Amino acid sequence: MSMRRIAAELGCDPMSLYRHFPDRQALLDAVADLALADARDPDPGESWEARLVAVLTSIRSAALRHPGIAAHIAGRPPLQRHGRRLAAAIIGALAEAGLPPADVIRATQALIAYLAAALAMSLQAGEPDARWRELRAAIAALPDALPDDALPVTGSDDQFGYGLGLLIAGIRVEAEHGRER
Amino acid sequence: MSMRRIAAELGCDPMSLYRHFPDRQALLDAVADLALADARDPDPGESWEARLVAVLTSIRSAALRHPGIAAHIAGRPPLQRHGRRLAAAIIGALAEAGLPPADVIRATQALIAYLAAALAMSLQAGEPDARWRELRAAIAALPDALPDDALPVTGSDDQFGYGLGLLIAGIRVEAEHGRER
DNA sequence: GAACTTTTGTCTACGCTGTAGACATGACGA
DNA sequence: TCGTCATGTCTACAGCGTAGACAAAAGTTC
Repeated sequence: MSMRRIAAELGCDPMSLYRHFPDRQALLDAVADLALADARDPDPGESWEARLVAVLTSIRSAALRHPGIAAHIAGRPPLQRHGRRLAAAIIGALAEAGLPPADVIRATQALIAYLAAALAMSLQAGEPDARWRELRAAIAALPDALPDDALPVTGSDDQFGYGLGLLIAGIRVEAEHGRER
Repeated sequence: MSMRRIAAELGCDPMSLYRHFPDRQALLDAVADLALADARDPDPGESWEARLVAVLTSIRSAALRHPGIAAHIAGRPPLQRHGRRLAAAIIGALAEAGLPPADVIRATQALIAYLAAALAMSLQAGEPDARWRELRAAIAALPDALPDDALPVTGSDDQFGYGLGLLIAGIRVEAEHGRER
């Protein structure tokens, strides 16, 4: 993803790119936002939980559909057009869940942080989870552990969904506590 | 954090470094693990929730005490000595919480992913949360929102603790569901 | 003590990166 | 027809990770 490579692919001079974007970062931001255009807003008729799952998995699969730019998406806040649109969907769902505004922003940032990290893990090169093998071995040594093969794979859909489920369950608990007070 | 800069700081030739480490990655891995030596294991007498909070905040503050290497810590799985030690503490707490082994690894990876992302956000340069200002503005526009000043700051301890609390609440719910079944 | 091996350090060089600055070229409005 | 301006090209610079050849030192063995 260097300026020279991009220019070669486009059949133009690297310096031409600087006529249209102030620097590399801005160009990648624009491309990243284009990739996020694929991610759809959730159906407003669904529950807030379902909407959160929908929008976050939609962002994730849109990003993974463009692996070259996904790492860049993961590292930047959602400031461009589609990023803002999707962030607004998250905020709306959290507000409907009943979180107070200060917690809405905290939860939003937590969700985006988790999404970004999960995305980055999905992109790590090599065998799916070679880097986590030692961790898996530690777990397999637990009492009544499953065989190593049955353990989930880092960066998989399953793994992402599980962590997302934890966060959403936590949000539900937090919202209920808020209502009781 | 380039090889040339490190060598200059050490007063030696850049190529000398390659006598002791196969490449830059390996050198940074070693330094990163050294930084994690500061992070203490949690008190085994505490509850599993308290131990999770303790070990994760301990890792976070150890990493932030060495900002130069923190970004590298965030991007790598805990494969070295201290990383493994701390991961084992997390795994132990999750096992005690009552999660089945397959969920222990899922939850471990979710916690580490969240920690890594929160760390990366804490390191983003510039004003504390200039990059999230637009998001904050969107939240301030919600009904009965707090004033913008009262909203939490990206990358702060408070923000990290909140997301961690969500995950732990989710883990508790998940463990209880498992017990009922 | 001498010869050999292994470790450690230095130097040079390569191809890659982002990007600043000077210059050419073409289209378009007056 | 003459600016004017958007666009593109060329050259150049300082930085990067690191491969490979070589020098020096240290340790080991006879």
